[in-house]
Amino acid sequence: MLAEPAERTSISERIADRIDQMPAGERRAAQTLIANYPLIGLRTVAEFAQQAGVSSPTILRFVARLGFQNYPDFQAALQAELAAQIQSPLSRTASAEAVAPSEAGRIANAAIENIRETFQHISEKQFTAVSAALADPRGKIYLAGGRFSDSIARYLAAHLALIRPGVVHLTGQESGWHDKLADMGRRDAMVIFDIRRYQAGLADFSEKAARRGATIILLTDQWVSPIARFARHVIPVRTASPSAWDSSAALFVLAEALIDSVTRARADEGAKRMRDIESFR
Amino acid sequence: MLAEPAERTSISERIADRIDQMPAGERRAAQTLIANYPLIGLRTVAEFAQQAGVSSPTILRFVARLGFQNYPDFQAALQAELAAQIQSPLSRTASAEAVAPSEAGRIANAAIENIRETFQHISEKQFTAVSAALADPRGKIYLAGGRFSDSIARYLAAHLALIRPGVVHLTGQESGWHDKLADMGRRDAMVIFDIRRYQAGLADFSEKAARRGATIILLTDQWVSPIARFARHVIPVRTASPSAWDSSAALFVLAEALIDSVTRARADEGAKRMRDIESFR
DNA sequence: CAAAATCCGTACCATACGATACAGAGCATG
DNA sequence: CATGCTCTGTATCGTATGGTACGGATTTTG
Repeated sequence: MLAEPAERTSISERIADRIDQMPAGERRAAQTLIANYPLIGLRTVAEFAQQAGVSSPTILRFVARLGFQNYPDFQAALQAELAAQIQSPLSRTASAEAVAPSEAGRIANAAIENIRETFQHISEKQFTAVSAALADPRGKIYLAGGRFSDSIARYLAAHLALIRPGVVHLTGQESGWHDKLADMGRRDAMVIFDIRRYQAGLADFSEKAARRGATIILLTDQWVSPIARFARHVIPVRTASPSAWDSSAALFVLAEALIDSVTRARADEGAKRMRDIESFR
Repeated sequence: MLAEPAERTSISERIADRIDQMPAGERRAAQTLIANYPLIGLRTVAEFAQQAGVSSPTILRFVARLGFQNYPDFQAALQAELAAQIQSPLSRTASAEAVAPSEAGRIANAAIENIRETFQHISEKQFTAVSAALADPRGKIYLAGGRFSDSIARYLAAHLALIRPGVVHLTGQESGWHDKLADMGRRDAMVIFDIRRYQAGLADFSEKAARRGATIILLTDQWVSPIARFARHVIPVRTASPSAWDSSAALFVLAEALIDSVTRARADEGAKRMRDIESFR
């Protein structure tokens, strides 16, 4: 993690605030900094001074007036701003073609398109309803997935288990799952990851869970698994990819979005629980 | 002829060109610079060295190998690149805001940015080298990951197992992993997913696997797991997210890109193998 | 217009920083 | 297993850099 800037306002704002009350020499320093923002501030005091046409001490008095203890502190603050700016969407290339068209880049661009497309069409109500269901600590949460998507179910389960009690990931052989059916009831939720080719066993199990009264939450692809028939909530994601395999990237990000949402919903209880769990390690 | 001009190519390209021929320590420096490009290079040698986990002279040798006379020259070149990047019209125009700013959309946008950023900095050579190692059917492939990233390891393993023989996912308790060490040899590859907080057990196991002669492939975050010390290949990904949790979306897409690449490399044998497997179901 | 206050640059100092010599560790090679 | 080579860290040095005291220049004010 980067260090936090000392103050909440950006340096350029701070300059704008005080530039009127500055003496002439320091004002020249301020103007040249703004004109070459922020890189001139990362160079040495002498270079900055020469560029501004003033002497080194004037530069140092200038940064002192801005509230910095010394010149390195000032530079560190500038770098922190730069880091934030570079990482923000503002600075990166604007076109949709985000990544160079290398071999790997094609896959990345497809994933980006899938994520974009998926989240543009996600129903906010649907999403918050699912999040609320997952955040409700009264019932249990069961998770299961297909041959590949089960990994994402596991990823979601690993996080949920830290946030709340009663998280069960049904892994391995389907034969063992049926034992859990007896425990399921109206208060419980069952999260199914199912993208094509849909596995018959998953559908069977989902139907039985639905009959037990569990709330079925289905995360599936744009073709929509037949399990939707039994599901209370269905969220489809896009999986198109220029590859022999479909891409589950959007599904993965959806899982992360749910994790974030549930974490916020259970901010207080969840934080305490995570502290407890950490203390046991 | 004087020394090479070295002006035209960007520094990141120059690194990608020569990273293969670098010794371990300098490669580590190169990786951390790419992962935190370019700001870590603007800090002092000592800070750069500490971040990379090497000593100051190694950093200086690294920049010397890139063709710079001294460290300030190197920093000046980085700043010149940054200046060009910041002032270019690209950076001012807001990138197509991918998704509406809903609650879930914030997570999606962060994931997109991470993927974009990650794949822009991935070295093509490094990527193809990893892909080749994973496609080589003579050795075995072992995969392992941390508490959360292990799900992605599993995802990769599930696909690789369809494409080629000899894929082993080390899951569950670490205690059981050590039994596999006896089987590891020079021909084998070990894929480690390790994002912070780095688990000590993973590092221990990786070191032992490296001593057995296995090729360590490390997929880690931008802070670079200490396992990089033992790794033959290191690919860092971005994990920044406006959430209580880091995002592994870029790591996931990287896994998918590798799956695609290995699939292409083994197009004929892999297709036959998949037909066989399907016929058994 | 004189006196005072403020501002600014020259000269100098302390130190943090980059650079280098050297020896030990690690690794490949025969 | 021995030998040579490459790589890497420790210790040290010279210097460039940030910092400061002080006197002259400039502006302000009565």
